[in-house]
Amino acid sequence: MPELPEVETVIRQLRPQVEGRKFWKFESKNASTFKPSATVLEEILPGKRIEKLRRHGKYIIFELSDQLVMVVHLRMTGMFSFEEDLQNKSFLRGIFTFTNGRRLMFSDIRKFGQICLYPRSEFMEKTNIDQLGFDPIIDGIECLNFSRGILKNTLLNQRCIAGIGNIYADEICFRSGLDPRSRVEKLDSKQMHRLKESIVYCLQEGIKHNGTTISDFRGTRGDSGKHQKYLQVYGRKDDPCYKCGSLIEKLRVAGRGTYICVNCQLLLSSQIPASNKKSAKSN
DNA sequence: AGTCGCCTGGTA
DNA sequence: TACCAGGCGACT
Repeated sequence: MPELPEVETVIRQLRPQVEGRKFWKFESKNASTFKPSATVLEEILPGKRIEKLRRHGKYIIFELSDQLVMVVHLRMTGMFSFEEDLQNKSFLRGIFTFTNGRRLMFSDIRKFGQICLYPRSEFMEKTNIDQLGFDPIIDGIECLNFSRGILKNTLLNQRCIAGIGNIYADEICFRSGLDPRSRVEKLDSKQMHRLKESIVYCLQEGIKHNGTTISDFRGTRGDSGKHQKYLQVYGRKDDPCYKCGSLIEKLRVAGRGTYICVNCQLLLSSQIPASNKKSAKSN
């Protein structure tokens, strides 16, 4: 569920509540959520202070005292909320109690979410954060120029750019005027520029609206995002394109449900035989 | 690059 | 009942 804008929303809501706070106690309600183990978190966390909360792509990074780092990935349905705002206790997977008595709850319907605690020297490799590409909002976009292959795969590839997921990938393609099945190596410099602009724009719009709530995403106070109201293509199968009026289609690209306006989005496909193709049609 | 598995719930 | 879902890693 959560992509970069949703994770950024969570961070912004969480930061003033947790930075500088000290853990009093941690309780696991689902062992598989925690690495290296729930027991390690229960034994190590008490007494540790949260010095800084930050993000890389879809990962939430708690920098703790004593050279420790706690890394959280929400995956599809992971969610933080404070005790007083927790709607449904059925999917509670962990409880973080601070020395001031407040309790931060981690819920996760599907149990894909991961919370890891490691020494600073190990957390990058243990959580695969060392393999992530640049975060397009924090670091800018560095690695698209030399990419090859299907556009949507590239956008979803966290090692290329960290933070884009299925919703924003489709929105970015629409804004770029590019069919997600296009080959990245076929983009000319103008199209590449437009694509980069769209990545930053779409993600920033998502952040501005506190994320997209299709069904599950909630902020730390149980609040829905607003960006679903601004989506141009995602989830709009058979609805008219806001630009041209033709109906939005749903396809499967990169193994994911994919929404496009075939009229507005240009397909830059690979030319099958290079031999008898005289016309170097760039479109 | 595509498919499966991890889980659970919502919807057709 | 079957299929789908904001993710991602392992495998083919």
